Amino acid sequence: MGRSPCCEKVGLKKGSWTPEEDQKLMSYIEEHGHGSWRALPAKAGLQRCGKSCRLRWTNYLRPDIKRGKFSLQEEQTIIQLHALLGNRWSAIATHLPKRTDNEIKNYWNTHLKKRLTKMGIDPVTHKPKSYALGSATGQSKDAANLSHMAQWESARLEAEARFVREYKLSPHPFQHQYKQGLSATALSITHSLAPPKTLDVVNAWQGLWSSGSTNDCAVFGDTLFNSSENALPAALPSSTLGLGVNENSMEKGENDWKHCFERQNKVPEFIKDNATPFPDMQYSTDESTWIADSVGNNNIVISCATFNVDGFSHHLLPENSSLSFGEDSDNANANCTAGSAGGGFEENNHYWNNIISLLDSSSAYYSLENV
DNA sequence: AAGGTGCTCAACCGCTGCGTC
DNA sequence: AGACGCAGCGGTTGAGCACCT
Repeated sequence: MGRSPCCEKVGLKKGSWTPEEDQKLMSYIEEHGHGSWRALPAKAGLQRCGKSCRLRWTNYLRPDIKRGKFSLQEEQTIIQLHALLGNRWSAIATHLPKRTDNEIKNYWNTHLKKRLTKMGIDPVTHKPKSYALGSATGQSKDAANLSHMAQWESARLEAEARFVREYKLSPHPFQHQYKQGLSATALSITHSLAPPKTLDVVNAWQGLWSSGSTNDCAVFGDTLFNSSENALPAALPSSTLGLGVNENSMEKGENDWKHCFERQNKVPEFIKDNATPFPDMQYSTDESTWIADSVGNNNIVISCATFNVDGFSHHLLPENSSLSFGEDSDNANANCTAGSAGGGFEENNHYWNNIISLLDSSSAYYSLENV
């Protein structure tokens, strides 16, 4: 390889930074920005390599860094995200404003990993140790769920990255999507600049139903990729993934969505048995079924269900409403009083897979309250 | 007080991905 | 297409500190 010539090459200084060096670096960046890190040390009068300067700045000197003890909420966020993302510290750091990936990595290695181990939870798989030993009873719903969610989050991160690239290339990156039939709502959301997201599946579901918006799966995406602060369009990843209603794609692949289920081998358990996709779900008393309304028409309608997460009961659907999934948009719309999602499978591969994953799993988040 | 041990975290190292030529 | 330069990432190290014996 030998592709990263650095301070080791020419006797540049290593080790701890002196206050004078910090001051030089800060002054230079405040005045000029960092520009090329490689060129910076010479310009700033530092006997360091660019890499060292970048690290010192990003991990220590940057003014927007929050130092000090991690809050309980931050700890929980790290654990949940680690379950989703593994050791992708920079991805995790994007969900924790003002914390650096290095800091989070250190905190994980020195505190959280040990704590989970003490609790009998494998810090790698996030499963109880006994599960990790591998009994064959299909017990690892949580692991499967986390894996599904990880796929979702990965897709989201990919979409975000794609967006950032597109955004850099064009001042109007969504124009072509609009022409292809992106819904007006999705479009308006994609145009509204908003903060990076945290994954919140439960709130996403509830947000969709409480929005009162009909036939607008962009709302789902918007809520799912919940915003906090900074600057990325809230619904962009969702629309990139195909959550926006796209009429062209609706017309494609008559059996796409059915095939998707078949591919996932989910149809038998989920639809035929009329079983709950959420292990802890309680059926509501009035319409206590998941209704699979004509898979043959490439639609499924789900009505009236609640499920438990962390001891709280969540209503998946409001009363007298139902959820339709399907690419037969007319039928879906007719059946749907709360929301629906349209789009062909080929375009919406991630979307359908993730919906299926969602339906097939419960929330596996756990809290630190018992630690 | 001195030596040993464990912990923390800033910094380093090696590698990868991406853009450019 | 491949070589190269660069920035960024994740794993690892080691100096400094606190605590224990």
